Amino acid sequence: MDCLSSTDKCQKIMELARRRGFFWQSYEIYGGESGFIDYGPLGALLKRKIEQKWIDEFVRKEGLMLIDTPIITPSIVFEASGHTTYFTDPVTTCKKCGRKWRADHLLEEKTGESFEGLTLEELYKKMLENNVRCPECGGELESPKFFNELFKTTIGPYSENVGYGRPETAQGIFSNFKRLYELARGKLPFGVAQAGRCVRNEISPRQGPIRLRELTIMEIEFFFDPENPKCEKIFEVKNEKLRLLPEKLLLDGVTEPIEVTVEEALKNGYIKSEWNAYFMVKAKKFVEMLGIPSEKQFFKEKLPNERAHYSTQTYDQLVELSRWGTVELSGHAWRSNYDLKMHMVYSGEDLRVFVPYNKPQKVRRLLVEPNKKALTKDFGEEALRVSRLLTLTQPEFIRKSLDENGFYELKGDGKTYRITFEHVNLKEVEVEEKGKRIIPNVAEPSFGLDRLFYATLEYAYSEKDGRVVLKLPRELAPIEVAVFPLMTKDGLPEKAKKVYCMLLDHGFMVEYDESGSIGRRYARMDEVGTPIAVTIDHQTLQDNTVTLRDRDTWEQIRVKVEKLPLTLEKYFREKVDFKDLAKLC
RNA sequence: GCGGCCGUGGUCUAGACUGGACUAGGACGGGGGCCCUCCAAGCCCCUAACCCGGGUUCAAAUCCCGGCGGCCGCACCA
Repeated sequence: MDCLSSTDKCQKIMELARRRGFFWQSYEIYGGESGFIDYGPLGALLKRKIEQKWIDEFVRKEGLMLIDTPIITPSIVFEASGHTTYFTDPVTTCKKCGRKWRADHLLEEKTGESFEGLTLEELYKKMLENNVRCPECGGELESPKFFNELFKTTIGPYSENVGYGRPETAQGIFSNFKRLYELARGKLPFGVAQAGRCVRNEISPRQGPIRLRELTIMEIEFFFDPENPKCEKIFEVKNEKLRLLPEKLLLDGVTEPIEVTVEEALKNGYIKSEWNAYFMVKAKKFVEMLGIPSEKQFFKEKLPNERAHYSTQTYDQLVELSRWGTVELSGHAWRSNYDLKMHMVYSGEDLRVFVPYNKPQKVRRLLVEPNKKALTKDFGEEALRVSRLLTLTQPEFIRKSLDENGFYELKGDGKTYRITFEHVNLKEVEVEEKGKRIIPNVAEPSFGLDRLFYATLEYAYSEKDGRVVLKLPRELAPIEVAVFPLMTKDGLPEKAKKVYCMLLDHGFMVEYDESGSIGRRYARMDEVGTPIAVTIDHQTLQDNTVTLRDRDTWEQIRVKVEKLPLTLEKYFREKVDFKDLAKLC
């Protein structure tokens, strides 16, 4: 099976996906639209099962809250989150044929280096240096411009009411923080999960199911106190091994991941947040449950210029795929308090959390009081936001900068405001505090469901005796059990249908098939990953036993019909090995 | 720096260079039947396609242009 060449394998999977109804390109009858795929009957089931597995592992077992918020989002939300400013990619246009391309991707193809995070000028300079041309017609390229990848729309009949399709589900969580914090009964830490459709107007998606314009993201925002960032469950995973490629080593030119325990990774500062480390272990195990062995995965830290605008540290979980090389399946960002802070600035809501002291403390505090008049004079409509932003900034920083430079550069939603002495009154006061108000920090594990789906298929794909066997993990199989009468006579179909109905009643996903030869029916089920086939033969009519046939070994055992639901229950829910099932019967 | 290739039933493809007998062939799949069977057996019947639009021509799957979609190589870099 490993002798398959990489394109071969991918082609075979894509073909299987179309032929058996896992997925295909959308809008085929109109020539297709790149960046969109349809999930077919089996694909839709498999996708849901992967999502369900994720909910089971993260929401149920980790005690997170699952929510579901809209795709369409009013523009102010993404102004606050910074996406209207930062969710952009450099696009360059061919002077000859007019085609548009991701400038950094063209450079990357050309040089093999990564060019994320360069300025437009730097990019253009590099493009000229490397003589990057239009891949389609060889024409000269214009200097790149930033293209915002948010899908824009209007809400209702008023064209000025702009909305965007969300590029991540996270903002639906952040904008609900207050209510969710209430539902968490006012205690940190707590986590919120969401799985849903997102849209990103990619400039030129060319990697099939890997780079989509409409995708499903499953993400968690885990809120914790930055002054008490300990993960209380870290001891459970401290000896777990992670394959890591941290920034420190990347900068030294290391290209192979190292294997370290979680404890070491934290001690060496490879991973800065315990909560992120904890979820990285969970992510490794989750991906393993999809059939992708841990030695095929590793986590690579994003360099500062590659990171998203909100991130303090990000690791990508990568996996090796046959055609597309190493591909990100999940990202693990430490989002600091960026999002909540910006939503405070834009909404005016207090999204801080009150953490009481054991007893009240008298403290001297430096206070920064915004001077409304001066702010309005200099910042007009933005004055209110500037003033909110000011009160959320460490007063000491402001004073230090004012003292040293005469001004302070207040950074917010992609803009920088120059604050001078006249904008603020600095006061030192003695106050009695009963507790502190903090903006929680956020650990964000974020998974791309479509990529997980593809990777699952690829790692399940195998061939045996010239036919395809899809070795999906049993709990992911879209069809769990197939029921076949050995022949279509002597009452075998009737008996088989009874067994089929009984299994349906017990909640299994079952398929009945009586067409063609028995071997052909087994083969069909192997190809779509059905783990168990139940066959009704002449012996069934005598002693009420059926055969169970294992997808991976093609071995068979006989089981009493009455014991069938229980046996399958053991197999699917309790993960009893096929060969041990016989002993139970 | 440069170039190239491809799009035909559900899937894989023949046909294209050299336009006409193509009513578009095959294999696999799928449906029905025979057979009555534990790993894609065999036989019969059926099913279903030239990516879209325009042009050239008496005639276009075939040539030209445009669109949509898919893909690759050399060189360079490491």
